[in-house]
Amino acid sequence: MAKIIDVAKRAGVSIATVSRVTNRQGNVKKSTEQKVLEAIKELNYIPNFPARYLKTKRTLTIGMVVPDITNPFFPIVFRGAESVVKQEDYTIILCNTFEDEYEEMRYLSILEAKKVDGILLIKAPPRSGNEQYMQKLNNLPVPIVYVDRLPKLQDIPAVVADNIGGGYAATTHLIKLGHRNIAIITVQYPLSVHRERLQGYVKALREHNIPINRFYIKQGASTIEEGTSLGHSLINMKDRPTAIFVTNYKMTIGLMRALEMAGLQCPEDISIVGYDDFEWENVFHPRLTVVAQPARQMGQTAAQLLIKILRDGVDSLPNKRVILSSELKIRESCGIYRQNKLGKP
Amino acid sequence: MAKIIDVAKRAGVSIATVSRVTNRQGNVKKSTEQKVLEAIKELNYIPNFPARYLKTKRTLTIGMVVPDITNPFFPIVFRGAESVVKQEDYTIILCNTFEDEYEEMRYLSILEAKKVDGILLIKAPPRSGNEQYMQKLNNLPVPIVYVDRLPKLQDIPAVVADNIGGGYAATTHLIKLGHRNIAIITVQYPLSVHRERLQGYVKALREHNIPINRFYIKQGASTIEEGTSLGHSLINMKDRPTAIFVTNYKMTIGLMRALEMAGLQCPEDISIVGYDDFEWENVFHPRLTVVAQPARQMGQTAAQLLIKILRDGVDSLPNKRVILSSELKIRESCGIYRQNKLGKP
DNA sequence: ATGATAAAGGAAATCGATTACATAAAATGG
DNA sequence: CCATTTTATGTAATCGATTTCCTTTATCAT
Repeated sequence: MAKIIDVAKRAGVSIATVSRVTNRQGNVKKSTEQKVLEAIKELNYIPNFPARYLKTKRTLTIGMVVPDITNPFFPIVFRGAESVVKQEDYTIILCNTFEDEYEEMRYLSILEAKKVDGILLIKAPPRSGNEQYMQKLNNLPVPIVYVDRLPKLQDIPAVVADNIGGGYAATTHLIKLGHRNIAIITVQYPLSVHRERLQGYVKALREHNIPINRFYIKQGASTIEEGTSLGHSLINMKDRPTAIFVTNYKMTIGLMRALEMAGLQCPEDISIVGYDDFEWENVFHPRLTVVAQPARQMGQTAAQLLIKILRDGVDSLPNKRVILSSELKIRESCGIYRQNKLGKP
Repeated sequence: MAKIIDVAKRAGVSIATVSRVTNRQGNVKKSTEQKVLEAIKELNYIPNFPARYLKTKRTLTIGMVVPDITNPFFPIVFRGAESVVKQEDYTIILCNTFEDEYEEMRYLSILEAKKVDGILLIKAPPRSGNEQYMQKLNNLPVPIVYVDRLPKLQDIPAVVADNIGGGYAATTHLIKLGHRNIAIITVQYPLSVHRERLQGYVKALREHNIPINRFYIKQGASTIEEGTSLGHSLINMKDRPTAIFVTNYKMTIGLMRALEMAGLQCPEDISIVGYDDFEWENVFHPRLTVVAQPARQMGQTAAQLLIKILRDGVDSLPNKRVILSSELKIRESCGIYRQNKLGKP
C-alpha cells in the first residue's frame, strides 16, 4: 500500500504538499498539484484513515445501534440514515443489541473506543437495576441522537414517531366506524413507544366517552405466538371486542392467525388496525388498515440532526426533539359496526 | 478522554507497562498490574483504536457490503455474521449498495481506506463494460469472502447456497405431484444465484423427460409488480401451467396477487413453490411451500471463513468455496395434478 | 530596482498507542 | 557469594498522516 511518503517521492515534493493536495486546502501551484495527482493515481494512493484520525480527530464513521436488524422496521431506518450520511462520506458501524441493554452497553463502549464521530441509538429496553447507566450514556464523549425510542431524560437530541398520535388515529378511526368494544394488543416493554400508543388509544376512548375496559388491554411479548394467544383470549371473551388495534407487526401476524383459526372473517366479523406498513404486508387477506410509521424519514432526520451536531455542536439545534407524524393508511380490514351481526353474542 | 500517559502517571509506571497490562502479555508484577488496573478504572481508560491500529495494523473492524438491507434476506445474513465476529471483538461496517456496482466500488475503496481487516461481500450485479473491476477486486489488499452471489472467478473464498439444488428440489417436488406444465418466474439479473435456480429447474425437467417450454420461463425485475405481471402472462396462456416455481420472495408476493385477481385458488387451481422462508410469510393463504435458504448459516459460515483467513491466511482454508444446502419446506401451496380439473382448458 | 506582501513548499512536531531494545531487579545455581 | 538467567520495567523509535512554523520564491506597487 502506497503511503504519503511514496507519493511525495514520486512527485518530487514533500509530504506536506501531498497532504495539502489531498485535503485541497490551496496554496499549491497548479503544476505541482498536477504532479501530485498523477503520482497519487499511479500509486493508487488512498490516505490511511486511522492514521489521519490521530491529527484530525475524525473517523468519518458513525455508529448505529439497533435492537434487532431482522425486524424490518430497522433496516428502513438504517437505509434512511445511510442515504444521508453517505453524502458527507460517513460510513456506519451497525450494532445489533438483541434488545439487550447489556449488549448495548458493550457496543457503546466499543464504539467509543473506535472513536466514531457520533452515534444513532435505538435503545434496548432498560433493565431494572441499571438506572445509573442512563447517566453514563448521557456523559459519553461522543454525540448521540436517540431514534424511535425515547429515554426519560429531557433535552437530549431525539427523533421519534408520534406514537400517541398513531394510537389515537387508529382508535378514532374505529370509533368513527361505530365500534365501542375496541381492544388493544400491545407490547409490555418498558418503552415509550408502546406506552404512548396505548396512551393514544386511551385518549381516543376518553374523548368519546367510551369507558375503558381493562380486560380489553392485552400486553405481552412482541412475537407472533403472543399475538395469536392474546388474540385468542380476546376472541373468547364473553363480550368479545368488535375491533382490535394491534400496535406491532409481529403480533398482527399472530392475531390474523388467531382470527383464521377461530373462523372469524375480517372485516365482517371483526375489524383490525395494525401497526407498521411493510411492502410485503400486501399479502394479507384483507389488506390491513395500519398506522404507518415514517421509518425512513426517522433515519434521515436523525442522521441530519447528528451531522448538524457534528458540524456546529449540540447547542446549534433549534429543537432537540423531533416528532414525526405517523399516518393512518385506510385499507380493507375495518368494517362498520353492525349491531345485529356483532356485539354481545 | 484519558490517554495511556494519564494512566501511566496515575499508576506511577511507564506507558509501556500500561500497554503490557491492557494487552495482557505478561511480564508484569502482580502488584503493579493491580495499580495499573486501578488507574485504568479510575480514569475510565479505553485504548484508542485508531491509534493502536498504527502499530498493530488491525482495526478489529470488518466491512459487509450488501445490495439491499431492506430485503429481509440480508439482515439475517448480517446477524449470522455479526454473531460470529463479535466473539472475536470485531465490529461491522455495513454498506448498502442498492444493487449498484458503482456504489459497491465506491464503498470498497472507502473500506480499504478505513483499513478494515476483511470484507464480506454480497456483490451487486456486474455492469457491462465494467469487467476489469473484478480484477481490481481480486487484488484488493484486504481479504474478501464472497457471500451468496458468486462471481465467475475461480478459487476465491466464497459461501453460497446450493441454488441449483434449490431449483431442482422445487421442480422435482412439483413433478412428483404429477405436474408436467411447470413454469418458472425468475430474475434476469446477471447473477449466479438466479441462473442456477433456473438451471436446477431445467435439470429436473430434463431428468424426467419433460420438454422445456421456453414460454414457461419468465424472467424480469425482482419486484412485486413484475411478479404480478409475469404471473398474469402465465395465467393467460392458452396452455396455462398447472404449477409455478417463483425464485424470489418479492415476485412471489406479486404472483399471489395475480392469482387472487384472476380468481384462481391455490393449490386447487394452481400449485406454487416460492423461494426464501421468512417468519412473516406465515400470513400467506395458503402457507407456501418454499425453498428455504440457509441465510443465517451463510452469514455465520462466511464470518468464520473470514476470521480463519485473518488468523492463518487464505491458504489455510481446506476448501475455499462452501456450498450450503437449501431446504424444501413442504406446506400447503402445492396440490396433486388432476387431469380433469386442470391441464388443457 | 526595491521593499512589502502573498503564494508555495519544506522540516519537524504531533496525534496515542505498541514494541524493540536496554537496563535494573530478582531469582537461580554451583 | 558471585555469575547467570529470568523477570520486570523504562526509553525511545515507530506507525502514517496533518499541521504549525518557517523559508523561499513570486508578485506587485512605488
